Amino acid sequence: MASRPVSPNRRGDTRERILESATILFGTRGFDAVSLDHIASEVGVAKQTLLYWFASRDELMQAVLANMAGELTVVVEAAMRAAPDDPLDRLEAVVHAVFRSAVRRPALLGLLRELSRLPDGATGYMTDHLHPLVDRAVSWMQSEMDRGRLRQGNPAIIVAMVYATVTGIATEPEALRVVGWQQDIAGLRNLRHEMTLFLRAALTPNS
Amino acid sequence: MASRPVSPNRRGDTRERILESATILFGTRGFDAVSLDHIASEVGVAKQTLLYWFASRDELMQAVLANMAGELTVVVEAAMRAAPDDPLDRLEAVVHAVFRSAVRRPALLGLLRELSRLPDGATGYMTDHLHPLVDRAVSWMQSEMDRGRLRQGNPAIIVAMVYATVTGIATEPEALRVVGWQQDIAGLRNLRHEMTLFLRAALTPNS
DNA sequence: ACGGTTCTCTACCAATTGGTAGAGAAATCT
DNA sequence: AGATTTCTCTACCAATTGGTAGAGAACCGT
Repeated sequence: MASRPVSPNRRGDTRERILESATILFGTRGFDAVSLDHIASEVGVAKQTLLYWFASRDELMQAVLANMAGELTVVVEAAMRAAPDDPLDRLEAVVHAVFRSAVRRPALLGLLRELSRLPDGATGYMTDHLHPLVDRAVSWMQSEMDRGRLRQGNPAIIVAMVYATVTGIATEPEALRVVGWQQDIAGLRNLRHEMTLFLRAALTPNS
Repeated sequence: MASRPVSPNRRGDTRERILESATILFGTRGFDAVSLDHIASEVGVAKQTLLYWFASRDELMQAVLANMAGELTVVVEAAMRAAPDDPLDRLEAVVHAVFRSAVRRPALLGLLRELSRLPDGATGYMTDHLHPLVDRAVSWMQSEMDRGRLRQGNPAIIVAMVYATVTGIATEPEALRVVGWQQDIAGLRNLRHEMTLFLRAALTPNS
């Protein structure tokens, strides 16, 4: 009746706006905590518009995950390409890139952590999607260990541990607040600095 | 009508059974994913029995969290008391204890991670509950750094990072499966071993 | 001008949610 | 034995969930 916002599809970006809001909400509050109505009201659109663009809630989740995997892959690969040859420097560069990206967009790593809550099917899809990236990381680490430029160990588990450290720190501000950390610019720089030293110490060759 | 299981309160442990199931379900699937009906059917009891023992869902969540904080405190303090004096050995002992406890009861650390998803009020309560433990860990680490028996750094952030590493590894089997890790007894021992070496390397004094 | 496609809407639906009301067994107290 | 308290139940409720049906704007090529 009369007042409607000029045009229903002003820029044709409805789908992307939905995807963006869904990424943020799913990533920060978890899949189960966010309803379609919730996302719809965030985007400023009716729930049925969501269901027009994504046939079901499940499909929306898949799209959000695929999107996240894509973004993350781009970030990591760009950092890898630009990084120096020394493995510790290179690792630092990648961690910095991921960390920066996580600060700017907390939902990214939050989504990754949501994977463990998903039914097995969806998990399989995602792990397939991220497998190439992970495999390359593991075999790179293996070869650097062989050359004596990283501490010896099980490269697969060490990759997982570096991931756990970075993701845990980036997605659990609560844990940091409990130890009295301040979330300001200085605090962030300090955090990044400590994380770098921590990982370097953990991975520097023994002798 | 006739068949009822003999007595409604056979051992008076209904409350504890509810608490136990709720801990497992909340901890492994997340607070938002688990309904009262769900828990009730797991316990084998009517939903209203839950609401008799715990006035509301919220109260049940609080009880589960308090319970978890208690268990965790016991585990950590027992390990601390029994541990040797050398800080790296001591840290290893605590990490082992927590890790063992997490393997036996995956919900424990899962609940801890759920904190970041809770409304601020509940978080405050829990962080208060865990604060003494954390404060002691931080000041212990500080004093060991001062004595030159641990790598120098910001003790608060380093405590958070150790926590993130252990918790991340313990609560995200997905991440490990992606890197090809096998979840069997040998795999677990291997994982614990690598984690020990990783943390030792990260915290050993520089020179 | 117009018929079709694209896009968003209002109006519903059955199922599930946390929670209330109150009945009725079993155990305990007197 | 009878009364009371403790404990669990069935039956319901309003609100919210993911999803369907279908109407109607705006744009498109002709």
